[in-house]
Amino acid sequence: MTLHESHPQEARAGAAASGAKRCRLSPLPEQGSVPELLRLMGMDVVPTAADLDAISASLWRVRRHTVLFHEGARSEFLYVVRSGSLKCVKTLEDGYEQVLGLAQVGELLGFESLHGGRQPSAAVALEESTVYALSARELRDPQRRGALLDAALHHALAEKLMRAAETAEMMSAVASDARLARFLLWLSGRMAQAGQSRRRLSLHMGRRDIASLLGIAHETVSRSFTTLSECGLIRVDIRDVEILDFDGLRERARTTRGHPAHAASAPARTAPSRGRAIEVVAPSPLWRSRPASPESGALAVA
Amino acid sequence: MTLHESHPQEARAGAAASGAKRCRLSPLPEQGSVPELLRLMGMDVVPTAADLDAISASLWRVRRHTVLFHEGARSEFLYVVRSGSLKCVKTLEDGYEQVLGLAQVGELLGFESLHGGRQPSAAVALEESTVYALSARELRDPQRRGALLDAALHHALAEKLMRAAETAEMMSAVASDARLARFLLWLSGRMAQAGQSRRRLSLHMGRRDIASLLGIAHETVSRSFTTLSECGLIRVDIRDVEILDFDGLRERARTTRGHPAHAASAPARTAPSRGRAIEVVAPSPLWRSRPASPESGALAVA
DNA sequence: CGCGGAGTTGAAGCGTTTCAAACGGGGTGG
DNA sequence: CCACCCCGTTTGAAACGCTTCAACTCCGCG
Repeated sequence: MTLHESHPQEARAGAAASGAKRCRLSPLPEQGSVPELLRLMGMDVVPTAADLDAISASLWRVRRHTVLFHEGARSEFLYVVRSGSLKCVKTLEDGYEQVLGLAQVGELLGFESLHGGRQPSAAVALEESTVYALSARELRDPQRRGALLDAALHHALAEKLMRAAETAEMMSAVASDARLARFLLWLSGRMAQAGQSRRRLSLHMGRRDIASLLGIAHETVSRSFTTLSECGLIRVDIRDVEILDFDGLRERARTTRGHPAHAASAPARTAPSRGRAIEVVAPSPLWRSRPASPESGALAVA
Repeated sequence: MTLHESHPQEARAGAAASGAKRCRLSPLPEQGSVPELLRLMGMDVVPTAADLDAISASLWRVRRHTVLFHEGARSEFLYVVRSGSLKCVKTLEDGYEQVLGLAQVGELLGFESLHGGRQPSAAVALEESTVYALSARELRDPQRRGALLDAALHHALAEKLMRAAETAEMMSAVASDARLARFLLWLSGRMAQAGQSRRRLSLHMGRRDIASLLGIAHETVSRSFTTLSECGLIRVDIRDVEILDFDGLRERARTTRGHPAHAASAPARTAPSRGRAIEVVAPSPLWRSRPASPESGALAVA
């Protein structure tokens, strides 16, 4: 408990897990399983019996609008979203809630606190969700987590880092219309990746949260919604959006803070900076820990 | 060059490394070493002989304005910044260069491509830098990387994820002055963490890059610099900045997109959303992979 | 039934963007 | 060695777009 900002009740969340009221409701359509967990994390292979034995996970249920962990907390778990979606929010000193990103099916949550650090943001469920919880203690030990879970963890971490780049790209647009368009297209892509419809989106979040995520005022979000709607690009019903014209929406999303007008006009010169061209590094090892390293040819393997 | 989707010559960067012109210049003040690598990654412990033997790394030199890897590339290396600093840039379709973040001493670079994916952004050196390069092939194998490197990797990854949250926080300010102030304070903190002066900063990047990182026009960056300078908060000499008044700068950085005026006026109510209060999850395991899991009391260990 | 929150829309103010121009430095080439 | 040019930086001025404040509707909930 305690801690910096103090969220006493949450610090005990791990211990509370022992309370274990089983299957509080909703008899799950499919029971949780380690193979499913691994598939969520991006591993296509079927685990061996040894893998199954090595990995221990529990399935938690996170109700709408409840927090999985608080900002500043030290959770003893790493979470993998199994269903639903969560938002990562950081509460700034003046009480403003900055939404840093969304965690959808298959995404990692809470890794930051595993090495002894604290959660940089809280995780709040946007809808009824379920997550797998992996014990940090076991995860920290390379022995206990098998090679398969290890690979899955790396895969999921790499994906998480890519997400950060994607959200940053959303903010690089100037116009608010473009930001919203990018957000919708991004969400659409994520839905498609999860095997759901890429046309019909359920936002599961209010205008305020979208505004925070996109870095604009919530009134502006509302206006941008109607603008895109009036252009016939989307159909909006509060928190349900249908994309009518993908190409048109992509067109709207194109605007950046670069050369304002002529978007695709000057593809001639490869790099914006021309004179002192950026060159690829010719890696020249100044030092190497092992005198004779494996043959370089092997490195070309994909 | 070319490509959007493929970077043929860069894909061979690993092979080029075998060219190995040793110590092209600058006899390094201190030779590279595995202990140093581990320290950079946040491990304080002294490695055992076994650890030293298990880990293989090479030290590369990255010249100013040269790229370590391209966007979309599949590097076979994971990099750890040893000295200097790099920027991560994503080139959008219209040629606009979006700066996603900075990688300073001790930070990880290129992890995204390890699991078989592609780099979401390119890495370009802002100054003369050196990086440790770890072979992805060896890194992927939990056996070959020892427990120590494993822990170091996790630690560094967790830090990297925290950085993403920090940069997002920089963008949450409305006013451009506030964004620049946050950027400078953030940079100052990073410098202090690296053991350097937190007062005197070398930006090593042009206004254009700063503007891209902060999401504003580069002219506005220039104006904000002079504004902060005229207020006596900083002293600016193109790319060298001296912070004169930390508290004043922090004051300037406080402005957010929240309740505009009364920043610290209403600390009464804990959470902004009140009515249907956000509650902590009472984790109720719906399923658990191992029938009888270790006692919950053990989970309380820190 | 009334309250409060969420969403929408309007109007005004202002900050940022954008277009321009000028300055200065650093590099290249004559 | 000097001139020139290119580029980064700074500053100005105008226009646009967003933020902000405000009013209003709709809806769920006590």
